[in-house]
Amino acid sequence: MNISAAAEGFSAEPKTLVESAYRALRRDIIEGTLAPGEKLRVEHLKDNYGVGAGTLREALSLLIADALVVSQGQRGFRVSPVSLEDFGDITRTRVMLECEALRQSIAIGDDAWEANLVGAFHRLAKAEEKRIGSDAREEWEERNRIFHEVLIAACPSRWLKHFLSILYYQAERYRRLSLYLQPIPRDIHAEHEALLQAAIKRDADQAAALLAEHILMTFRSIEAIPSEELNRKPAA
Amino acid sequence: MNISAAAEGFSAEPKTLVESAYRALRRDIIEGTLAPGEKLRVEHLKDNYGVGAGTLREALSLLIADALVVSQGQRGFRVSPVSLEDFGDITRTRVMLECEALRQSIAIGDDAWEANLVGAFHRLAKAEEKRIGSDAREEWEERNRIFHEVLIAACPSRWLKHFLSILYYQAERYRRLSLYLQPIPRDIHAEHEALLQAAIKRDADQAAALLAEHILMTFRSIEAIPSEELNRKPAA
DNA sequence: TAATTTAAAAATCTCGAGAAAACGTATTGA
DNA sequence: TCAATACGTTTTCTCGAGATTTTTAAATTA
Repeated sequence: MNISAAAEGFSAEPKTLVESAYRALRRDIIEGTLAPGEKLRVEHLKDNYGVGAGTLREALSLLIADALVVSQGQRGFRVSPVSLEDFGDITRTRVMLECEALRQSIAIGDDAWEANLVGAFHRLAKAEEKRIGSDAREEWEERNRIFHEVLIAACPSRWLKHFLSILYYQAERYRRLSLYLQPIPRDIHAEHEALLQAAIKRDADQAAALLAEHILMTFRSIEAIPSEELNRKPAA
Repeated sequence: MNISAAAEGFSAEPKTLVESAYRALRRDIIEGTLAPGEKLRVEHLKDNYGVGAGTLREALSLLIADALVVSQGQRGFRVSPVSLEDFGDITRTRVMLECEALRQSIAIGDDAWEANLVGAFHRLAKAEEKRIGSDAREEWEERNRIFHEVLIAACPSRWLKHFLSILYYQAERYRRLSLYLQPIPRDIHAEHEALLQAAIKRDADQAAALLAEHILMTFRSIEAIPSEELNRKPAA
């Protein structure tokens, strides 16, 4: 998640309660269980997540790094609010950074990278087959994230990848918040496949164009939803 | 610093001890008082900064967001290590993002923005005159940061500005770490002035080129320093 | 001597309780 | 009726002390 995380292998098993709470909270925010703008009362939440108040505060502090939580001095923590404007910003910034990272990745990536990419695409495709059930959905989300991650894995810029990781989770949250409104209508599988082919052909221009369209598409589909619907889960 | 900070007016007076400790620690890391890679023992530091252990841990957690501190589960906190490679990455990423932000700012900025820019440049120039003393140096650093901030202030992307804020502090740390090795030889004033003129003339291409050169110059001057010198302050 | 084991020391991580601030409600007055 | 004030409740913020884990150092053995 954060840059130290990527560096230190943070993504292994959680070793401390702080990290467990951090992950549980992050999942709940991205899934929408904790609604945008909702107040995060430490005294209540510490029981839900089975940790002490100090520990929970620390986990919440870490989530500020991911911009999933905001805090105002002496007024506690809140889930970051959402807005169409913000999602637009996230989308445009992501297009800009991710296309650049993809170009670098395509330019530098070796055979091992290609192999990883094909593997990630295959695992994603497998997850697309079994469409039913909440677990299957979680699995698809995870593999989709990894596919995007592997696409830019050969990009040498740790900072670019760090920022993109933050933006990806942000975008995932928006995607999920709007999901109960609209089932996935697009042929995402075809988009991913075209992306894979372009990457392997080392056609950076085409790959970047496909990626940009891929990312923008999600935004457009959500943008089309009437704003009243989006604000149904109130910002507390 | 973090995106909530920008949003919530975090930059006013510190309202909690956590925030005071956060700022003091951030300053000490950027200035180099706390050396790269140095272990940050909570039990020791809590006395230095006059806060409890839990409070200090929370402040350190916030610094992870800025990538000035890293943590390994069960093995405490450390000041983020430095490397020439990392500084190169920071520089290139910053060039990419800041040029884009500047273009947008120039395209959108109105008269008020221009006025702010002229004002920021003027304050910076004033600070350049009185070159002596540690306070004068601090003042110059602050005004230099604000000048760069105002340059891109009209850019509508909060995320771009958020990432740039992080990168700016990172770059400032590198600049200061190498400062005792080399006094500022370049005519930075002239660079800033040219930048200002290009911005006001709304010449986005020229402004972006000047900005890129401006940022890259600092990297080159540090890159030229033999690596033994840079590693003089060991990474613990 | 070098490697392994053991034990002491230090540091991290965690929790619960107390002070300060913010919030909500009821009361008062115009 | 509305605004302002005062009070009580809730919540945040903060600290110190105890349980695990890591680190350091010494002792033992091959």
